[in-house]
Amino acid sequence: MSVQSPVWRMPVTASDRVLLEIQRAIVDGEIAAGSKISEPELARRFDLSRAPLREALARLERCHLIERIPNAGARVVTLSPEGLISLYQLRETLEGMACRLAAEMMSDDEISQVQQLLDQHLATQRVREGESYYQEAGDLDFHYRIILGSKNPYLINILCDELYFLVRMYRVQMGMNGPRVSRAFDEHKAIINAIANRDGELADLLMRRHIGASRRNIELQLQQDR
Amino acid sequence: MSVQSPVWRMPVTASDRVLLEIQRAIVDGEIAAGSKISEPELARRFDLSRAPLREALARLERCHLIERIPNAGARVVTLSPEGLISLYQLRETLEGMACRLAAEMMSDDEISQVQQLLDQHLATQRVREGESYYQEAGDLDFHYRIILGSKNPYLINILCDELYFLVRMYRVQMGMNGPRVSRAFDEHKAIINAIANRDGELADLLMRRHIGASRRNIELQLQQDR
DNA sequence: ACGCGACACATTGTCGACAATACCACCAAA
DNA sequence: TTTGGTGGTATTGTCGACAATGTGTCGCGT
Repeated sequence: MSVQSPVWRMPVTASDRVLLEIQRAIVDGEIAAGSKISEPELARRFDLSRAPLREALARLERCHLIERIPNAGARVVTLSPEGLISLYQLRETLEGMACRLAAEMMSDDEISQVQQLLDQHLATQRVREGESYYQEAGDLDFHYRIILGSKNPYLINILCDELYFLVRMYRVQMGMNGPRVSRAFDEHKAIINAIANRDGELADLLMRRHIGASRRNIELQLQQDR
Repeated sequence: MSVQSPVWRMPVTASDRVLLEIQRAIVDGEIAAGSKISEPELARRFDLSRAPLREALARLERCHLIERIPNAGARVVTLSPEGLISLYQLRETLEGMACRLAAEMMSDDEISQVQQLLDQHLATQRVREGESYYQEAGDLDFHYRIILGSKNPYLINILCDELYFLVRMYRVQMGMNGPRVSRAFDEHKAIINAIANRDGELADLLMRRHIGASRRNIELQLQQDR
């Protein structure tokens, strides 16, 4: 059995390529949240016909970046505090589950690779203090490894394909460069340690706390903004 | 915010209608698991062009009923013990989460409606002893109510749109008419009671056990078959 | 006999045009 | 003024044909 990722794959077809471009544009806010999507306009902009474009739109809907209504068109999703809470609630549960599974499924080798990764991040973090891009990339990388470590294809699909871009969109458009950078590294370290000790229950708990803290951090920032 | 269901909606477009037909055909095994999907053939069979058919295929991929490889075509998924375990692992976690949320989100009215529903099922169950169709429909209905009760749109989307048909496919094609019928009703009752008592933690636990028992039941049946 | 490459076929991806539907502005009547 | 209907316009859904890609077969060389 293999539930491989149709959202992230080597872009071989025209629809693959345009999908990546539109995804980036939406995540970065270049195509505004809540704005209407015009198929003819996008087709002109990316210089292809509507057929592959619609294929791409179908996959954008799959990762919750747009919403379509039959015969009426598509809109970019609108970000909202409730949406963010729902999303992070789900992440807490799912990534917690991933930790529990990873603790029994990851090989010793895979685990030590993640540990190496963290040390590496810690080093570069000291150098590039406060630079949020690397933090985000590093953070996502860490979470990715754990998720893949669960070896559950459906879980992987949901987290890496369907929710990933939406999470990024919230982060980017709400300017997630918060002061949680250093604390997050410690939490990551604790999580991978629990996994190394094959303590799935603890890893689950720590991950849920980790994401919960991240959520509260964002909510705080959200309150400040208004 | 509204993450509404693009998989289950009033069939307004041709692609909607053919989607429902193919879904049913796959779930019922009429289109064999693992078999290749030929776009021209299906287009002839359902008497429409490939454009709406491909739209339907995209959504079938979304609910994990088919797998597509670029430039090479689509196949119906193959059922496997590992796949089933992964699927039920996920259900345990997700429906457990749904219970936890439902315990704090469902209105008293909604809860008592589910309780009524169960009493109703119990009555019809006594009459139609062992008839599996009603059991399945009733079981799904119960789970649905709980999931919707969570009020988390992403969670609802995953369970009701993306995993629902696959679960049904496993059930149908493995002939799930097991002797768990009566026990399941008791477990349902206990779950809704916990929710009525606003004890999310307990409801979570009970649901995970409920699904875990169901999974073990299926695994048993799977072993017997070979 | 076996492996490898070229060819032909079938299938998927893409295109442009047409049909069906929804949106919007305008007008008429209450 | 507001409400309801009506027409024009733009957008989406669908179609058939063509291009690009993969698959299987046949023949050739070793």
